[in-house]
Amino acid sequence: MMRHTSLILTAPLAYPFGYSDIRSIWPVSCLSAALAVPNDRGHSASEAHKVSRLGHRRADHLRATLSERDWRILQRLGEHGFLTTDQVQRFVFTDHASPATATRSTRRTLSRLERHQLIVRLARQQGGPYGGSHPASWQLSSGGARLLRGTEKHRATRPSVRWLAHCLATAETHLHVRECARSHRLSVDLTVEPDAWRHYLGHGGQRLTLKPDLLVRLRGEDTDGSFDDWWFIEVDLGTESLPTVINKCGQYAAYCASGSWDDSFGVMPRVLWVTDKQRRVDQIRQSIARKRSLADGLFSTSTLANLSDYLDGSAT
DNA sequence: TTTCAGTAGGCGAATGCATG
DNA sequence: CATGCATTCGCCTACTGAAA
Repeated sequence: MMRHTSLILTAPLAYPFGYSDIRSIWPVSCLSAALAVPNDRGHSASEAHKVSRLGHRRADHLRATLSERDWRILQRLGEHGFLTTDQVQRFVFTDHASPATATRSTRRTLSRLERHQLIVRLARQQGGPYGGSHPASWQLSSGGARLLRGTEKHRATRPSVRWLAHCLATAETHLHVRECARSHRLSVDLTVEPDAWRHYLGHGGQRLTLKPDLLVRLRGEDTDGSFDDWWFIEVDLGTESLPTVINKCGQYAAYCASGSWDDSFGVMPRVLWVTDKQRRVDQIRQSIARKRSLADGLFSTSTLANLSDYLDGSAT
């Protein structure tokens, strides 16, 4: 019997999304400050993006000398737009003797890629309400993007607070899915937007686009046999109003009604909203329940902490 | 074959910062 | 001043590839 599940994520505006301790709550004001203050090297965030052009000769040399791990870092940054040092470590530096060693190795490698002008470090906040410094955030430089994608169409820009928070939250969710899959020994295929987007036709035949943040396929075995689950995951930081959330649910319902999912998935992926606050989970659940036009059983809502319960099928 | 430069793994200590 | 935490720095050792 095939279990049928899917997932969309929403989180309150906190940063980085899903951190396990109290420091997970990084209010927008702190993030704004981080983007405004000079970075570690005494440059402003905008100045940090002013890197000299990566010439063809040096690009060829880097292309030939970068390690497979270096490429994976660039690919992850290209995928998500922005990643914290911690997220890069959890994506790529997973085979070290200790987490501390992995952390040092991550920082050293990121610094080297920065020296090569392939990535850019965003300014970060030092100190704060709970002491300590906030993690550094990274993005591809224009040269790094050119090396990765072979295109000139990229300029490292200073992100808005909301966009940065959204990118980091999506990456955090991605990491949670992978870590959950690993701990439950599930096979996972994960697609990040815009590759996760899906086209479909509306009632009037107009061409519409469904824009989930993540598209996840999980395969494995449970007590009922093998399963092959598809999930749409949407990361929302609680900045959207509930009517906006419901409107988005309506788009998923329309996509479901269009039948466009049949060719891609064979089943309609379920949609899971995830937030890091139970209060927000309750609000979204109640709003969906009040909206009769939304298909029963299509939507689920969870905190990031409970994500594994959905992925392994113990929650619905 | 030897030397050298670059990189990485690993360890310990110091720094920067706001809070209590 | 102690605390908490991400980050930086210095040092050592080992490996690899290029150059002498």
